[in-house]
Amino acid sequence: MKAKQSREMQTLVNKKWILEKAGTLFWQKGYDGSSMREIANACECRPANIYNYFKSKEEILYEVIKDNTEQTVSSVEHLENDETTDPVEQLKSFVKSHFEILARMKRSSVLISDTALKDLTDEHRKAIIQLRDRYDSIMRQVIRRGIDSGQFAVKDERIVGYLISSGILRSSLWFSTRGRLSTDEVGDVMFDFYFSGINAKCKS
Amino acid sequence: MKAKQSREMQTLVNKKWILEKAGTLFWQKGYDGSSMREIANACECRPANIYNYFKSKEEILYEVIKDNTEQTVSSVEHLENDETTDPVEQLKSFVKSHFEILARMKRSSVLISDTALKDLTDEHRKAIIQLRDRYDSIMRQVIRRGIDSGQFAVKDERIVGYLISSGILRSSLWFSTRGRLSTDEVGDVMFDFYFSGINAKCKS
DNA sequence: CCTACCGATCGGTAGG
DNA sequence: CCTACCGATCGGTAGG
Repeated sequence: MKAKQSREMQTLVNKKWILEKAGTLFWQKGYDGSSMREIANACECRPANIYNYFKSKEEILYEVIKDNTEQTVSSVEHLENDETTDPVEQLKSFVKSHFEILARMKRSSVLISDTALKDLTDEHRKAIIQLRDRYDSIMRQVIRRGIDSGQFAVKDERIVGYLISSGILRSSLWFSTRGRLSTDEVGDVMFDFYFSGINAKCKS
Repeated sequence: MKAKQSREMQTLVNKKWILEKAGTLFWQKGYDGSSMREIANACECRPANIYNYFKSKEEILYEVIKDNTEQTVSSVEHLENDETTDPVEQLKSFVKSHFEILARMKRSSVLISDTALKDLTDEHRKAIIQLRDRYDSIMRQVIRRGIDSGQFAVKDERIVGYLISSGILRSSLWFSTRGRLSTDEVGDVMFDFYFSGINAKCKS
């Protein structure tokens, strides 16, 4: 009984280990550019061993992207049905939460979630797109609440939503935790810029 | 004499043709995911023919990315040394010019310029990064002029520059010329949002 | 967790 | 001596 639990635990640990190493490799060399031999080397094992934990290379990619996207969604899902908090605070929370989780993931598998969607099976790709739709929906809910309260004014909610999430996401290309500004400071700059962009007081 | 000119002309036409087809393929399947056989198929020729125009697959990628980046830079370089035009108009011109050229390139080789930098030789990668630095520099000049004139107020020029260019660039993932809004209308929404974001009048 | 392989396909080049 | 292109194949490596 205990031995069985311990074995299952070890399996999970090994899976995590492989996903982390593979994610870094995918980020550095792309999905097609990373071979199972390279992943095995990074994991300090043989290629064949990987197949004890994953059915295919595609499944590893799926788990990497899914984990990544789920973390992103869960960083903002506390806003999903929040109809009481001030919409300005909600926007601040949204921007800073997503950016913070992104900064924590760092140097690994962030933009892979964009560019390697094409390498997923139809089923897996649909599952990821569903997660993203939920993220986009929460974003638009926050904007909608600010419009309803008269605090936000936008020409097009959908486009503004895309512009905000694009800026946050692509920060993984230029932001470093060892840079000039802290994660919190950069998050503040982002929020300030984006809030001004939709502040109803600026539109009259 | 005339025959030689015609031959050189044909070479240029064929190179353009290959670059266009390869660019589309790279966008759809990635660089590593596209084989020379597939590129040849798309070009309606044999793989070996491609080598009459390009030394290697990497050189094709380089030309695709270079062409793409050069188009982007030239869409905004009229602002490089413009110290007379109103900075607000300069921002509008920057945002709309870049977005328009992006919308015209469409469904081909736009985000490849990001993700396939790793597949270039060191020399080629440096050349592309130099072009990008020039784009970023022009962006910051425009912001700087607005700050000097008192029309813009930003917490951090560099970050705001990245946020703006990120939103424009990633539009290639969601914008379609056959969508709800025209290229010009979407460009206006973008400019309105970004100008409000840095409008000095909103910051007091 | 390993060695030993498979069918196929990779980027690139041979002679004619 | 050039180009554009053929069928076949080079040395290596892919996922499994």
